[in-house]
Amino acid sequence: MREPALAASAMAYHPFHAPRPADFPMSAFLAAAQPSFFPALALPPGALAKPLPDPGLAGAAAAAAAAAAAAEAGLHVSALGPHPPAAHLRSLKSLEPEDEVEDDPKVTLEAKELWDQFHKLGTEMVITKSGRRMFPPFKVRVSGLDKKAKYILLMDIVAADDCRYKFHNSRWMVAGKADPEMPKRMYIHPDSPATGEQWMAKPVAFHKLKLTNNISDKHGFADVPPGGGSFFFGGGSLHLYLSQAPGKWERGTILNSMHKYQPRFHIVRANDILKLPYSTFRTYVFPETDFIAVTAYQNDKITQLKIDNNPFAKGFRDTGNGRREKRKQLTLPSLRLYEEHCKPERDGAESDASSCDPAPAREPPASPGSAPSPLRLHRTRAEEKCAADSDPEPERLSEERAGPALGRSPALDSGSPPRLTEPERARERRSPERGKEPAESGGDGPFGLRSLEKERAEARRKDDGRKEAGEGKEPGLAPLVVQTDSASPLGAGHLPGLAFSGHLHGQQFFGPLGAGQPLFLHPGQFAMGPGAFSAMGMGHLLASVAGGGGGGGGGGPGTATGLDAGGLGPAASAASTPAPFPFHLSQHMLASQGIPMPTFGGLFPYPYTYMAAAAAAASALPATSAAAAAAAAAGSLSRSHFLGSARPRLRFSPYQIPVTIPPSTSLLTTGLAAEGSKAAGSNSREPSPLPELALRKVGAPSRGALSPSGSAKEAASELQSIQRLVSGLENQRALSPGRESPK
DNA sequence: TCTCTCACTTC
DNA sequence: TGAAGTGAGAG
Repeated sequence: MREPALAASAMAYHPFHAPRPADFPMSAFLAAAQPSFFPALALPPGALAKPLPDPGLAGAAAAAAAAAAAAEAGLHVSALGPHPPAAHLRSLKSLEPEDEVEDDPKVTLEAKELWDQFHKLGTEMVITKSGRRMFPPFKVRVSGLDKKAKYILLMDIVAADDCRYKFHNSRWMVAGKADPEMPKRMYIHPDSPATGEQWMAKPVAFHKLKLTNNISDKHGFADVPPGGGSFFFGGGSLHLYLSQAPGKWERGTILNSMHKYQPRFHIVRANDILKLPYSTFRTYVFPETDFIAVTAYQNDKITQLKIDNNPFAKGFRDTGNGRREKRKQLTLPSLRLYEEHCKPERDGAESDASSCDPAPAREPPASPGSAPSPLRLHRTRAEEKCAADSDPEPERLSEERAGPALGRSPALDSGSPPRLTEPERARERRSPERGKEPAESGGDGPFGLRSLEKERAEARRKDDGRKEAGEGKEPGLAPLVVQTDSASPLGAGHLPGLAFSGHLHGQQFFGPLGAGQPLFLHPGQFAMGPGAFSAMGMGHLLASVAGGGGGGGGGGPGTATGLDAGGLGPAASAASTPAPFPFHLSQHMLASQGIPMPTFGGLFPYPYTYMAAAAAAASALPATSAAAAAAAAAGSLSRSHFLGSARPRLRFSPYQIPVTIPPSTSLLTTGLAAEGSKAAGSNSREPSPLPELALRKVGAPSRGALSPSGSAKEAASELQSIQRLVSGLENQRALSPGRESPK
């Protein structure tokens, strides 16, 4: 092994792993933690967020060019490739995941009825600079885990399609192509890792996860409030950010306003986060949890639903004495009269209702049981629209999305929780345009009627709720439908990490190294809760880094508190630099994990930035690069592989590198083809040629896309950057006394 | 569209 | 008691 490989091997060491390997000098570690380190490898996400020219020959050519450039430059970047060298693997032996998964996890979405209600209207989630929680909260119940085994539970939110939306005429409709994706993060449940028994004991809530649109830095570094920090982990990042409130660690996932997203839940059987990259991810998607991110609510019905169900919005309820009502009373005499008329009844009806309780199910006809999931259905079409033409097509999408609800009369009307005054309020506070919304004006009757209807609806919705729960919804289990048909939105290339099966309801998707079924669902970036740190014994490292001062800054006293649960020591608290402190971990991890976010038609999330670099590096590996190039030339290996698989389970290893395919490609067919083509698949523990291929396709080509005429040059330049970085690390390592290069 | 402040709520 | 989470509404 060449020296560089050793260096890279050291880099592969996870900064949060304790104890720090002898061959990984803290100086190098700190260097890696320097904010400047990461950017050096990064490309502007926007640049990468472009469709790949062609996953086939073009990719191969670009990869070849990169390889040539690398060779010419004499760069020692092989170790930065996607596959850890054998020695490296040996050194990480202890990090290998459990061998076979003997458990059979089942995941159920909590408050499904509530989600369903929102889903029918096209759920909106407010995103703010400081971050907003999801509502309804994403909460799942897990069963079937090995009680003794430890698991890491994660969640991420990925783009559901590559469209941008607008709310027009009370409907959500496609408004064009999606903006470049924001840096993606994976949120590791703060209790991770914990035993199966612990996870199964109670619902697993991800309510701490916050949604934000706050990225002040395109590289994803500054997207944290003052005092925040990011941990780059394996090419992605272990992203944490500190809220401005000392002592509070918060996690944020960056979303684009007016874009649709799909939360995903992952179960990883691993007792250490270090094993994450080598472990099998089982991913669960609940179609009813998709939503459109907004900075301000668009759909009054959603607003009202939230107000009615979110405890924190109680002040806005009709029954409350919140400002909203008070204001109204001051400004709207007619409403005041109306409310006086309704109040007693409303009070009676709601006084006891827990705001957290699932709201009544609504509009039976729109129930998922009777029709394809709106999400699935519409997404496919929307996708077509997006791909072909971003011209909005007013009716279709929203109809599909909202089902009968928006199509004819407001769902709220016939079904349920619409509050009596909602329409009036809407008119009052919304622009004239909104007031004209057909659905609203058509559906809302006179006060009296509304009132009566509401009563009926109240009664009805209970029934419906029961029915829904008991009938078409597979009560209790497997709420998610993932299907094999290409109509599946997730399968249509938008949520590449998923495998779809007609009978696989909301069940897991394994990404497969061995099976050769890459599950491209693993974001390379993670956000973690404090608990996770402690559990993983990373506290001391954080402290070290922070204390080391170098790149560190962890954020002040708050840091300590925040990580406190995480065992962050005094050292960390001592570091009060508010600057972000990215930790660069390992290129190969990056390669494997960094790609995974869904990339629509080549819209690469941040991690791809790394990939580009890694890809170039990978090309320096003669053996693998050749194979990769060949594979790339062969074409269509794509992230849709998983789709082609009818097998209910796909073993997924984050080391798999996804490849993008033209948006128009049929996932199903591509997947099938791909499956065949990669039949020679590798074992999940071994480096597979696929990653290389992926790297080329994802990395090199994208570079090519950036600068079609100078991809080789760029690659060379990129590689030189890498070389500088690597040599920098090497130097630091060399300077570090008492450190022997592992051989 | 987005950001900020506000009054209100929960915890 | 106060931090934090809400939507409204102004700008």
